[in-house]
Amino acid sequence: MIQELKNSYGRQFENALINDILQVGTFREVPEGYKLIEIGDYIKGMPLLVSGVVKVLREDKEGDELLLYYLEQGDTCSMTMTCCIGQTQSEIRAIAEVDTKLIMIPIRKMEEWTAKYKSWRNFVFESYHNRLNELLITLDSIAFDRMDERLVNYLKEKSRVNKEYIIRNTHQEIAQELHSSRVVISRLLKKLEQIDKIELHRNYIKILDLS
Amino acid sequence: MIQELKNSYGRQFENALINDILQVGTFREVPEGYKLIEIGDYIKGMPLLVSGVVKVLREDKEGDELLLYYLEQGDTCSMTMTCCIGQTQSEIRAIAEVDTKLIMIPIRKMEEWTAKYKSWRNFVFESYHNRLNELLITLDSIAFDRMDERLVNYLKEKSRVNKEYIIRNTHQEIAQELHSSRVVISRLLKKLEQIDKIELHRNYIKILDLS
DNA sequence: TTTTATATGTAACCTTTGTTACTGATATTA
DNA sequence: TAATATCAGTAACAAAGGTTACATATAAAA
Repeated sequence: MIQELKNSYGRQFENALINDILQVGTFREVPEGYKLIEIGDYIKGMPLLVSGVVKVLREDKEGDELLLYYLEQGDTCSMTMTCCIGQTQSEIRAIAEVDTKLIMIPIRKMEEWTAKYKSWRNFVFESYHNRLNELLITLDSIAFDRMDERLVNYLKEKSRVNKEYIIRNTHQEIAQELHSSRVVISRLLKKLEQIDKIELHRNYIKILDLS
Repeated sequence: MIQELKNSYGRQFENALINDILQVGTFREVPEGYKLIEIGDYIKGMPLLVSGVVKVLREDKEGDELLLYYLEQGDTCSMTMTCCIGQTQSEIRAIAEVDTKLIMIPIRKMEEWTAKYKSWRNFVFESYHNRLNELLITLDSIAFDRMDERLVNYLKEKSRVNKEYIIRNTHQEIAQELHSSRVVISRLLKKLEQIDKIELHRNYIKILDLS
């Protein structure tokens, strides 16, 4: 765990804080698809992402989903932080997009370290900053863009976090994360294929050039 | 300023912090319509709302707006906080919805107080929490609701923050804040009038029963 | 190989939202 | 009062996105 922690957070955290984290943090390794947080959960700890990707989802009244953003190495879940403070329930669902390693910090330490460590304060504020901005970008996309643009952005972003040009999802799964319908997504994907931006296959999509 | 500060923040801030605020804070009174923050601005201070309402807006590429949420007494602008940290530019526009009183805190104090005062830490975290949640609610509305529902929510919320059952806006102005078009809003408002939920007049709308 | 389940393609149609164009109503100013 | 600007109502149409229904393709299982 020491090595993982130092790799991801060694530069920003002071040594005393690293030691504290090693004392109280618990290391977890979860497989792709593992549900880390469910809507309504009371949060027991704060996750520090060491490797992998976690997708954060929102749900509507009917139970349909919407992808908010991805958490990557060095990120933490700000939603979780805010929930810790007030002991409120989670507003989001968090699912490992790929096999993921993380360190869980007990809630009580958060407040303590915020007073004690400048580097922790900076980390917490930066996390909030990043998350608010990602949420704004998502909101922009939903409020201002048409579905074809949103789809292209989705494919780009998914390709980026997974570090490959193959999107291993069905049209149905993509439709769910964009809060649309399968037929609409199939229709738009077909158009993207016709202008040679992607190649469609069963169960996966090959990205050719989405610039 | 002492009285205003104690009224709005006396319960949550310890006395030493209240004194610090009085030392370095500057009191401002701005009229309805006053632009407090513009997109791209570098933030010089953090606002503590003492009375009044501030609306926070986002803009698309074409320059059209979208209302994100309102700030009220006891609120601060989390967007501002995050901008302070990284010395980045503002992502949003903030305009006084009514005559508003606020206390501006210099950026440099933020970091200092976060280490020094527990009540300040709680306030900052709570603010982030509230803002993230408001942003989520806005996002829900845009992603999941149809325009008629969004319009009803808009009227309700506007009536709530302004503490009256008269909405003093033209259809054009409402359309802009909802990122829609005047004709669409007029059409939906007319439907609301037909089912006796509102009464339409030139330049204002009377809310009858939006439950 | 045959069967079965799942994924994709596509047409036809509907609803919501946005656009254009014009009318009449109301307020403001000359 | 007359002229002008602004606001609201509405029809007709267009576009985007969602729905239903069904055909076909492909992979996995029997």
